[in-house]
Amino acid sequence: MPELQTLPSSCASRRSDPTCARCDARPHSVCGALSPENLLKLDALAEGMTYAPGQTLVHEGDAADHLFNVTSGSVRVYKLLADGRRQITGFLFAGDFLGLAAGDRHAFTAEAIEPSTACRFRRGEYQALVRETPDLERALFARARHELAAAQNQMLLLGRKTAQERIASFLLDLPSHDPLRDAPDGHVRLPMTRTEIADYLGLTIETVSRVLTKLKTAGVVRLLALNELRIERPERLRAIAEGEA
Amino acid sequence: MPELQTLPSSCASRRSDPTCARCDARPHSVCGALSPENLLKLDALAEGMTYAPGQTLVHEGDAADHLFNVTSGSVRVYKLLADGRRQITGFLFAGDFLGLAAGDRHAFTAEAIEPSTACRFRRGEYQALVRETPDLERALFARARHELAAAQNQMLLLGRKTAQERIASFLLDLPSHDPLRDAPDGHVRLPMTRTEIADYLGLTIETVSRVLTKLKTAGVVRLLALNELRIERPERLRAIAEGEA
DNA sequence: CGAGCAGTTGATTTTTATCAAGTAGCGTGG
DNA sequence: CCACGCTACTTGATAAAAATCAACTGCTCG
Repeated sequence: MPELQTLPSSCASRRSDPTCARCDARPHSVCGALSPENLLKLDALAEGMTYAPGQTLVHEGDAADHLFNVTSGSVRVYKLLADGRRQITGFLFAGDFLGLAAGDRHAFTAEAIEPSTACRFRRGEYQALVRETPDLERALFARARHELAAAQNQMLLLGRKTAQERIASFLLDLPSHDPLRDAPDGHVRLPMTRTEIADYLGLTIETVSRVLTKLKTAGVVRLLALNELRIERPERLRAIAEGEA
Repeated sequence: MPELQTLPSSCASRRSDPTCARCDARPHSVCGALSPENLLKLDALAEGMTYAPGQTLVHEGDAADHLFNVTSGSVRVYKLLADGRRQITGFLFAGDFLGLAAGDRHAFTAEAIEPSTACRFRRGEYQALVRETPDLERALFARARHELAAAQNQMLLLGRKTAQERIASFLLDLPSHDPLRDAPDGHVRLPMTRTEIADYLGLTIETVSRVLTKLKTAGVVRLLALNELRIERPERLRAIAEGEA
């Protein structure tokens, strides 16, 4: 599709470039479900955005003027309590959609963890396109249902799992979300800090550190670097995650 | 609409009876968004079901052959760990839809708490109707987005709130879901047991009991009966729920 | 090279869970 | 109609898990 390459560097047009090839290959990518024709329409609405680490995509309480499709990097989505306690409700990677839960205002803050890119859409325009593109609406709905199921799993984790079980579940889940998982073996990239892992799992940074050390000592995982580890005994980790240990 | 009354006693046809008037009046009811014509189509697919307390609507792991619309009573939705630990992910009341998160198999169990009724739909038939009824699809999507936002709030609660804050949040949220809230003042009906509240909030039954006693002693709530209380100082309860105390 | 930040490790405290012993309300059957 | 027994709930004592407080390590980047 040579004509696509002349389009602005937005989401749909990147189908042929390596970064978005990954994105489109992911089962939950919204773009993946669209016909070339509808991709072009989507593309016409997209505005390519670049975010430095720590930069804000949306802020809790802001009017939900825009929706996003993350195309590279990683994003943290969180909610705060008045005194600063933070709950990270999810991490977004290439292909993930931001704004499914949105009403008139965003109920969460989203910030880039790494240098990241996203396609930004004006909400009104996007919704108009969605209305006349059943494929797109269906893809978004499917995505929402998937996220709902994931949210229920996270409730089980936060409400009933021990620290060890939470970490184990997290390490097993993460690769399935992060598209930068080229190595099909047990390699897990951790683009987020220990603090972010803690705020995602409802723990403190010290507990996360201690549990990782324990898993390392037990030979279940190997820490290759601060932000990269290898799962040495996946079956063991799976047993821990499900509370069978 | 006299002709509606001759239809089988399913969801849509109950629009004119008192129970479903309540259901339809609720902002999140799926039926509420439909035209009379589409309501009739929905009605044709619905099978009226009655459930005794403890009876199962769907079981975790079962093929998701059916979807449900609760029309009266209350339902608990939960997930289990291997050793029996339970996380209730939500309570359903009249008007609530069951099965939004469903893939091919249900990822949760749903059981009636009180005597309850629901409209049951065959999944395939329902999906076919959804596909040709954009209004219905949109209503379901809106419902899914709403549930997603609620799930994120619950993650904040489970991951970062204290026992007191969880109970306070729960007491404030509950009336907005339960349609049997005729009294507009601070009356809250608790159709679920303490154990179920505990399993919803990630606590134990003892902690739930202690916190309720403490709130009672502090004059924030008054226990009218085991399953009914009145919020005496809503502003205080709101402050506790948000961690400002 | 050194300052600063992220992470680790250790000691102690706190919160909530667990274990244990009542109490109250409710339905059943005498 | 009342007594019994069940279940749900409450309350108290103790234990455990994780949080907090504190010190230290090591890496990264000016």
